[in-house]
Amino acid sequence: MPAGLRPSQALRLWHDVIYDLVRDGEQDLTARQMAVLLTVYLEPPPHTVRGLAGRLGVTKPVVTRALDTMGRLGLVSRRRDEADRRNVLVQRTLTGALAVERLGDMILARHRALPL
Amino acid sequence: MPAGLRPSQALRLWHDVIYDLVRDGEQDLTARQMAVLLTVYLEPPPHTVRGLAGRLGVTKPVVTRALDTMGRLGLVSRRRDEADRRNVLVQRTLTGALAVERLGDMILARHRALPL
DNA sequence: GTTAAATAGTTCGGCTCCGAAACGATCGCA
DNA sequence: TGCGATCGTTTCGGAGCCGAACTATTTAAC
Repeated sequence: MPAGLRPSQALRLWHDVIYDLVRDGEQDLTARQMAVLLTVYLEPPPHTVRGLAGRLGVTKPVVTRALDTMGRLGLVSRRRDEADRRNVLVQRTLTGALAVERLGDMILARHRALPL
Repeated sequence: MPAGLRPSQALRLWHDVIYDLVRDGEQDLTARQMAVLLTVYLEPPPHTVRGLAGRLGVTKPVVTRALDTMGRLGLVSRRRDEADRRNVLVQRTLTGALAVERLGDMILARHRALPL
């Protein structure tokens, strides 16, 4: 477990990262879209539409549309599951991995810069 | 400065909190709206529309609409600046303070629960 | 082989958000 | 007093997201 973070520091960290995301302007992902993105990149595969929808407590169309949007942005891709062709497997991409890594760097930088 | 946070932990923390926000369902604030909200509650007053827009790098209508939405939710309120009646001062509310505090608790809980 | 269940995608009307531009109210200054 | 500048809001057309219901494809059960 990491060392303690005080309440004011937690909110400050959240504010600072959100601030960076808004100022950068590139990140116009919805909270739900970001939840899908991070789940795909942090949780072990395979990821299906239904699995993601159930895990996040949202409807299937939400996941489908999130994958559409993020697919257009190159952040994820889709592939038919050949073992069970009803399933669609969500796959990571190089662009997506870089975007997630950049987000991680942003969080770390803001965390390091937190005031005492 | 807080003790080190490793990259995987930073992303895991972000994912977990976003996950909570999505699952709770109550928090349908845009990134921009949340940026406005946290700025109002973490930065010292006074806060004007123009000031918030400039600070966050967004247009004025974005701030006006964010204040409309969050005002409807009771998270902030507006008051005319009597010293310069062109200005609108954004004010904190009890509901908003509680919502921000709840977000802070959420972040802290997820931070404490981070794996080594 | 036929039928029921499961999966992802699509359609529908409705709502919110977007940026640019225009607007009304207010102030500062000559 | 007038007039340009400043501030917040509103309007406009366009775009994206929403949930509910429906469709198409594939699998499993019998």
